[in-house]
Amino acid sequence: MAADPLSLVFSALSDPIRRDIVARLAGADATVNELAEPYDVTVQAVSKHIKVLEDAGLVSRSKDAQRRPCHLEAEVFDLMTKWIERYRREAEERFRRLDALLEGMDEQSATDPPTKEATS
Amino acid sequence: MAADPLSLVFSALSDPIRRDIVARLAGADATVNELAEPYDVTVQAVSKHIKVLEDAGLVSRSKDAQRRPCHLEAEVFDLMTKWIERYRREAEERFRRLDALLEGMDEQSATDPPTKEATS
DNA sequence: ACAGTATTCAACCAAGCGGTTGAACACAGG
DNA sequence: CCTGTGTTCAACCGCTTGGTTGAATACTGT
Repeated sequence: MAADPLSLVFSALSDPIRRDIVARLAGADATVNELAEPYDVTVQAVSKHIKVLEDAGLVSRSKDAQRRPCHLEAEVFDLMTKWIERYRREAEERFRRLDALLEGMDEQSATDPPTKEATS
Repeated sequence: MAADPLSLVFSALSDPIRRDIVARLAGADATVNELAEPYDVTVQAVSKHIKVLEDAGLVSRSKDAQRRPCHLEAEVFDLMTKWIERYRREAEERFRRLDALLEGMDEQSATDPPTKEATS
């Protein structure tokens, strides 16, 4: 239990119903019953889905009589985008260097001999 | 089977080991054995992890003798970032409008009456 | 041809997940 | 004080998942 936040968020968004719920909450807050209406699963199942989103920090809930309106917490998105962008950038830079290396290869082939780790 | 691409990618990245593999592949291509070395699970388990990443389109593999080097395919990241950014933006715009509404409330309160669905 | 190395396949297991039904809880309003 | 509404809890079910072990496959180099 108590997996790391990143795992929780990615896992929460790996389900189509949960992604759809997030999509709809981006437009407006909604109650469990409202959220459950479009899907042909029971309201209990949707309640569980919302709990998963809540545990991941993606939604928060307030109390309004017996209703428990859901509200999207978009800040957690940053967690993901930061992770993704970090490695995307890293990979892209590696491509860039690889391209540069390949480009230099037909101009000269002995000025920079392949002695790995020359400088101690 | 054959879940939608977005679910596959989010699901693939919901595991810490798989995220770590992606992180390392962002720096350099690597073989299954190299990738498996740091973790205290069997190489078969890592092989399965890589298969999940492959099915999600996150890694591709080439053949080099008996080795099957893994290469990160960073383009799929775009799928996620586009999805995330769409709803993040939507949510942020909603906040913006809400703020504007709240700000306007102490200036006037009847120029735009709340008659929902007036046009039939 | 053979021995070693890299990887995957197959069968299995425990735990988790998405779903169900049925009961319980919480609150509002006549 | 009930009845209805909204939501959750609890137990259960079938399937998937992450892990294991053991065997099979694929290729290399001597």
